[in-house]
Amino acid sequence: MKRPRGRPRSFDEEVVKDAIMQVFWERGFAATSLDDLSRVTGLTRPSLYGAFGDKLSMYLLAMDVLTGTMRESAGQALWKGRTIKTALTKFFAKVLDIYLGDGETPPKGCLVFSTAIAEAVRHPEIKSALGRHNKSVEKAFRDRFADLCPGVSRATLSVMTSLAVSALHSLAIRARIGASRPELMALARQTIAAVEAVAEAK
Amino acid sequence: MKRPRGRPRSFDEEVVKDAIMQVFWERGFAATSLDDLSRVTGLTRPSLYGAFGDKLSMYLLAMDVLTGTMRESAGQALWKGRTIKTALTKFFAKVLDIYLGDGETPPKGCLVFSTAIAEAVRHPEIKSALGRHNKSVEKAFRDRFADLCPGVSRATLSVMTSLAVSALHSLAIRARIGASRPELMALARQTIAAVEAVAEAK
DNA sequence: TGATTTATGTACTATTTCGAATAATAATAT
DNA sequence: ATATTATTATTCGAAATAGTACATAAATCA
Repeated sequence: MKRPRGRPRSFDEEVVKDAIMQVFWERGFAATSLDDLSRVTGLTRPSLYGAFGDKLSMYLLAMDVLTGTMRESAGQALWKGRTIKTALTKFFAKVLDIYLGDGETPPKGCLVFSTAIAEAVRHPEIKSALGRHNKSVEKAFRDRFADLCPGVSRATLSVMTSLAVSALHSLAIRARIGASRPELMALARQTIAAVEAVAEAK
Repeated sequence: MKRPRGRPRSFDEEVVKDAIMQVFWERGFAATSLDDLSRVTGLTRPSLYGAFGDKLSMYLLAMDVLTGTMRESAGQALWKGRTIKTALTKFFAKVLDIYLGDGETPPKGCLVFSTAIAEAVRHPEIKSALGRHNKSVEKAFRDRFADLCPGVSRATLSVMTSLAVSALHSLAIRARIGASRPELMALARQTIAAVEAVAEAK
């Protein structure tokens, strides 16, 4: 039996998830009402509640959707190329595509680092999701750098990772403030150069 | 004549401003209600409105208060010492004091970079205040680095500034996520080393 | 003292917001 | 067909929220 028991859903779960994420991404958690979510998804509030739980659950879901997208896009790009320079260049290019959006609507930065962060004090669940995501980003950089620079010391690896993560955080903030793509690309290039310098110096 | 015309205020404006800032800092703009502000300040909503305007005005005021504090504390520290290392060490120490708070309450990061950022899309005034503050931080670093490294090229100065600003952004995010003081100090040290390396390399 | 000015406190209004209750709908299972 | 299960749509109500109106209080100015 393919279909589950009762009345089938009238919507595509993935499409709705994505719509939910877009609203939260633009307005943040606190400024988004259930009516906003209802409007954008075309679902009534009871339907939303039935399918995804309360507002906090939907927000955590949105965080998951975004981190998944980041992993698939930027995370993959990090493993392209054969040098720090090419790998990070491709990585940051993907990140900027996401942080800056389509160019029509104003840039929104990162759902996680630019909006969830504001809720970290009030909502422990959001705070720990943030912590998990940040750890996973750190690990992604560290693994890739270890792969690219086999001989390098633990300490140097740590510095390289710190610089890369800091740049990512900063891009999220600057993109949402309204920094231009060239500005952000310049920051990415400078970071890449600094990471290379650290890797070579030691 | 010392006193202004009508009935004198029953509160200390600076104390109230500070209380307003504390609430916004913890909860962010959208999640803070006028009743929250009323509760914490001890003033009624009409009094708040009369003295500081509407919620958005109060938030912009809170941003001003915090940026003022940052300038006086961390901004001053940046001009202590005679080397990049000492100046930045003192600077980041002050920043961490502010971002981590008293140690009793959970760390709140930065009012500007950790909470205002979420409102940047919906509220152009907050967005532009953010932009102004960020520019001023950039200028502070650039001026100090130019002072410490007179011979250095424009491009190198730009890289040094980018690294320092990125670290500041990252500290704001990480502090609010719950990173420990030693972790954050490690990031600061690594950033300082990277800035020094850039300054010396060229 | 009386007029003016500003601050304060109570009360009110309109709107938003969240959640729950209810009934109708559309599928499967027997 | 009938029962069962899950989704959907309408509606209601209670609470929160932002802002305002108005009367009162406390100061200065003339």
